[in-house]
Amino acid sequence: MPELPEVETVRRGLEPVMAGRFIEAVTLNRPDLRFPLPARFAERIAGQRVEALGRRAKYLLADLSSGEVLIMHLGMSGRFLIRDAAGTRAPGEFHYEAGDGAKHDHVVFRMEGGASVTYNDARRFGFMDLVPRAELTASRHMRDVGIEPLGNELSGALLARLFEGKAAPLKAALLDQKLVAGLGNIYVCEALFRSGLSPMDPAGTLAGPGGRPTPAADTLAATIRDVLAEAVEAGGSTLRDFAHADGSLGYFQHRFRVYDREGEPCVTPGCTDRVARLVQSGRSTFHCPSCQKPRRRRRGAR
DNA sequence: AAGCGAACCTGGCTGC
DNA sequence: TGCAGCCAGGTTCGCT
Repeated sequence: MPELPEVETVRRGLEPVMAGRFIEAVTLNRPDLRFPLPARFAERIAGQRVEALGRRAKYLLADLSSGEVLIMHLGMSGRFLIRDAAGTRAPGEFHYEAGDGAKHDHVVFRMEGGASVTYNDARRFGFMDLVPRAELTASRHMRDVGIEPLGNELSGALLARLFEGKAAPLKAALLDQKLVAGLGNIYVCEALFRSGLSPMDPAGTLAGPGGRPTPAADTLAATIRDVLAEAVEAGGSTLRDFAHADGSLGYFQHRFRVYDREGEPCVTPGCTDRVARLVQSGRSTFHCPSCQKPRRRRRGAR
């Protein structure tokens, strides 16, 4: 499911149910997700109040009154089900239809007042951890996380600096969470398409003479922001008219321009090419070969 | 050291 | 209908 916009959508869905409320009980249906849950996981959470529910990159961060932070990562298939005190969903709230997926309900938080929040994750690539608030930024999960792409620091200049000297293709560099944190396969494809940049261009080509950003670097920084901001907005929309959602909440319905459109016509006005798929680092890359032509390397530059 | 492929685990879809 | 094969939004590990 989750790249940054989906995680932010989930955060907004959970916030009204969790933030400011006490967690009365925690039920674990198995001892591990991707990793073993930390020692005494349920006991350390039960009875604590959620002071705030935040997000960093693709991580959800619940600040607990105990002084610990509950770190949650959704992996590929993690999702949450919210039930009100009567056991049914509250109107407009975040849920999926309970049913055959229930065997993957791994963690249940029973909230003050009787509502519950269930973490379901079929592939179990997600995980949860508890760390003291003061140690969060130095924790193994947060330590190497790169810049927040919706924050103020993302710019062409910063991208050029982060990517300078890198031979890895733009696609791989943008997926590297240590550089820019929060992009995944979908939004990297979308941002590169909107920028007109080939996913195969060496990342280092965003840096011009003296390491200054090329125009392409500025364009890419801007499109990353645009793509993510639009997706967050679309997720929010889906959340608001949730009555029609089909259970894949967090997978907001979204029209991608290239992602998963192999063989379909390029959406660029006047372009007669079709979307192509290639594999980079074992992942599918969707792009328009005409609109995203590889750029020539600067001969002898630097 | 950087960069790439495989691995982790399960389900859904396609094609024979 | 069954089954094999391939694919999936993420991260981490190990080999070159």
